[in-house]
Amino acid sequence: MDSLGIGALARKAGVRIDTVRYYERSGLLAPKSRLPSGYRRYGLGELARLRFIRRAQGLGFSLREIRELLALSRGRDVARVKRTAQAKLADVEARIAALQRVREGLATLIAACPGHGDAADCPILQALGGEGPGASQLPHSPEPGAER
Amino acid sequence: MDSLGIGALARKAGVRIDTVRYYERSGLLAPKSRLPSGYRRYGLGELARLRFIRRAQGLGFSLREIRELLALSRGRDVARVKRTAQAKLADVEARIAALQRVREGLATLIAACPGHGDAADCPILQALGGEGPGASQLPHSPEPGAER
DNA sequence: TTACACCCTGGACTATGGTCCAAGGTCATG
DNA sequence: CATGACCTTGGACCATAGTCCAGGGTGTAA
Repeated sequence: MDSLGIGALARKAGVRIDTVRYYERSGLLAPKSRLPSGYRRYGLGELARLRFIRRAQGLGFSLREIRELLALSRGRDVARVKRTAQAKLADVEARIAALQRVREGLATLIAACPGHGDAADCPILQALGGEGPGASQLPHSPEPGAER
Repeated sequence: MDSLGIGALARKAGVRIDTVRYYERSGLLAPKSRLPSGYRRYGLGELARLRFIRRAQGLGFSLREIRELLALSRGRDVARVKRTAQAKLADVEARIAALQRVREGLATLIAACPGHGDAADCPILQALGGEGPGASQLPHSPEPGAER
């Protein structure tokens, strides 16, 4: 029978047994059935679902979002799946843009720092430690709290 | 006197009082002084530092990383400061690259998804739910657990 | 039958980044 | 001096995403 115990399932998906049970508690992955003893049994569908969960996490989806994605796919609502993916894409792009601004700021500071001499001449320390309005050479980016 | 109580400081920086105290517990932000009563007093340097913390967080730095970043300003070793900043730059660039791979994967899937019709035809669901070791249409993104 | 791997539940614990509360002390204004 | 806003500490609690443990039960093969 191509039915798996929780250990075999976890090994095939590369996760810990506890993680499988955690996903079950979180409403993401239920066993196909249970033995009279209570042992969980999983089929290939559950294995695919577990792999889906891991891949989606790798793309930056939270478990909550993955739960929504799974519900959408069960509902055959392709339009909403696409919209969700688009929203995630926009999120990823915003994060890239913010990091690119920080990269520019850091690169500028590093280029201007002689790497020796007095600390007062180090633009990195000036920008960071500043007494003034602070980090004025660093970009303005979404502060935490302004979060989605 | 341009010295602030914790409430005024928090308001000026747009954070909660508890957050200021939490940062203090975390070794990120100490008051300039204390009144005999124990009340914390902050100067403009502390305000700048607090704003820096928030900006850095917005850019995806953890409090631990921000602590390291701030520690640079206490060091007198300009060479070490520069090296640390360079390491941080490399870190930021690696994060950008990882996010760009995620973006490519998402964009490809979205472009291929008609946005309607049967779930079986949705490449987003196919890629995530696939049987194979697969996700062949997806970039290799650090699966959670392979995290730094 | 015995050995041993496998599995069960429930609950505690990790780390991150806060947020809130209680009980009490202090500061500033009328 | 009374009032109310402000502040103190310590500890509890929240979500996220797990991880681990104790104390027991089960499955299977020699």
